[in-house]
Amino acid sequence: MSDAPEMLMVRAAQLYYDDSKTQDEIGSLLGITRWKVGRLLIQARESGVVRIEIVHPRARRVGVERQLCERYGLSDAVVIPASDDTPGRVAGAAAEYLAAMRPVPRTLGISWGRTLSDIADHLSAGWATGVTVVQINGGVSLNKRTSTAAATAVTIAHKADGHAILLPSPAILEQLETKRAIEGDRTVATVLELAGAASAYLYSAGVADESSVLVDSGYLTTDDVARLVAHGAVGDVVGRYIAADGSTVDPQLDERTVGLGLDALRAADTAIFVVAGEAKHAVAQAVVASGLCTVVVTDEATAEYLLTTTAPAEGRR
Amino acid sequence: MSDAPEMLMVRAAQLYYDDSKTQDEIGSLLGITRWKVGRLLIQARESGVVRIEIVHPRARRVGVERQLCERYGLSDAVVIPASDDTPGRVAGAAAEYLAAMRPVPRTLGISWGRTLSDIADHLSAGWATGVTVVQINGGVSLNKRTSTAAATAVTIAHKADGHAILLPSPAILEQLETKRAIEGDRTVATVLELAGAASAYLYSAGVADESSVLVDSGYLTTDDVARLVAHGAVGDVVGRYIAADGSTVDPQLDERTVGLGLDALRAADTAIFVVAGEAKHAVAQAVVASGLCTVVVTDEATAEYLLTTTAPAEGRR
DNA sequence: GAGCGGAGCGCTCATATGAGCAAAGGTCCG
DNA sequence: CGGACCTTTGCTCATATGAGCGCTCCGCTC
Repeated sequence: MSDAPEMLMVRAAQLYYDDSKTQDEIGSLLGITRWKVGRLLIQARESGVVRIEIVHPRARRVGVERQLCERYGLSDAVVIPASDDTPGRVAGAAAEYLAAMRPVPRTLGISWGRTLSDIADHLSAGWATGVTVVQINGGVSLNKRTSTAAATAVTIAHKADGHAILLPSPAILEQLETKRAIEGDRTVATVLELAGAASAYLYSAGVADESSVLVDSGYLTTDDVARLVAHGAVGDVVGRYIAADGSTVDPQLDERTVGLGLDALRAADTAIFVVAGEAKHAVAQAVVASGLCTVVVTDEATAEYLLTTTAPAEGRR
Repeated sequence: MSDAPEMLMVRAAQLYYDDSKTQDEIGSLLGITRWKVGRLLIQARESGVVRIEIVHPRARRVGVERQLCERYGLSDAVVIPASDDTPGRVAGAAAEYLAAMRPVPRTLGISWGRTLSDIADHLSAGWATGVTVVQINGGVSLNKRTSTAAATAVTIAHKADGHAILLPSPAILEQLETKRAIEGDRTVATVLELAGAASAYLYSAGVADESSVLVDSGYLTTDDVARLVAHGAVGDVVGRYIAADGSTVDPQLDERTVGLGLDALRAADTAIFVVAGEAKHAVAQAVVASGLCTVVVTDEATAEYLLTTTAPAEGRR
């Protein structure tokens, strides 16, 4: 079997990483110089023949995390390396972050969606005690997704020996008058008041496309979303569509939307934003750049996007 | 989130391997000395948090290969690193070894079994031209396995634009007279003569337990095998049971066995022995230590066993 | 409370490796 | 066939890292 250059590289890598020989020793064994051995090893690493990975359930990119905080004025950032199950890892990290928070948030305002459901699943029973979980965006209907929304709040609350307060309202009303009437109802008003006074918030964002849970739930049509995108929408936060600079895209739609306002999120002491996946890069950037969160829990690719994008960022300062 | 010692190790590993920072730089960032960083990295590698693997379809452990040759007087050794499909990799390596042999063996004697079937599958069409493939151990019957045996020889031959010569005989006869009569038959005698004159041999070994293809094929019962084990059998080579020192365990059984004799293997210029898996460690050792092969193609764990076992080895000298 | 043993630490000095440069070799084009 | 350009190589010197040692700290036992 002839010694192809590629096999030379493989052998050098085996002697170095498996047998712990020095580059000098390898050079003698293979009949080449130690400088060529060094180059072969670099080539092996760069080509993927040698794979070095850090495998740990809770690995975080500390340097990237600090850069994110500095760039966007965040109080904390958690970045999860890419893996076979990045969304699961990000949800797990968010669950752990929540469990480790001190002081424990007495009232936790949460949104609903797939990411929040994942976080609820990853939370350990007894992550805290006596936490009241409040829904901060509407969405109660007979749709399967919204029963998941209720389950998310209930699960998080139960695992903290607390209770859940659901927002018994549609996410978006067709008539402004109807929305005002619902907000005026004492039951709904009380929940909104609690939502506004939460100690901390935990939420994700939706993509401005047909996969949106607002479309799925029947509140918007795909035409509605296309129109919003045409007006510059990059995604929604607690049911409210925002542009790349964090501003509200359609004030009329926003006014008919029930739930916590974006200004309340901006004013919060602790707003934990959980986001992962390439589809959400644009909305992730819009959220962190416009001061809608104080903490971001994300994946490595999103973090990289946030650090390299040229869009100017005000963030929290 | 508190900095557990374990997370410190993970962070150090990320900065070193992912971000390519020096141990000095990492020490400054984490508030520890560069010596402690070094220890954390060693700990990370040893504990498996950092995983360095050489992934390449044809990676071979060159050092281990040389040690095997020196220890057992082999002319060549091919060692395949552990992977998710070690048996497949070993079979692939054996196929490549065969294809690369120079001069091309005009007559190739082969045994039959799962390993040989795998090798036949891995061989590329056109690996050689004009090769006659001869079966060196009996086993033609209506049993499904023996039709696989024929297919193995035919496949290898067809892929070399050659033809197969099957050994039209049971592997083991119940009566010595019957065995002699079959060997006297011109058809069988001619095949045995060709088998004895082959340029090279390719074979594997069977484990001395109920998984043996000889039991599967009905030649032996599990009681027979248990008795052979009691007499010191570690496995079979071309249907012949051997002890740890390579000697024949039951001369009477051996005499009733049709096919190439072990002495012919010992005398061969090229005898390629393909073996993988922990179950075959004992028989692998018996084969290489008693000069039954000139080349071994095996997996890393078996190679390690062969190098570390304390059993004395004569091998080929 | 004291003493002993083991583990972990920081350090010095030696070794291993990398960066950058100059030279050599190879390929392509006129 | 020769020149120009690009790639690869070996080397020097600087930097990074490891080995081994002495010291300190911690935990356990008497």
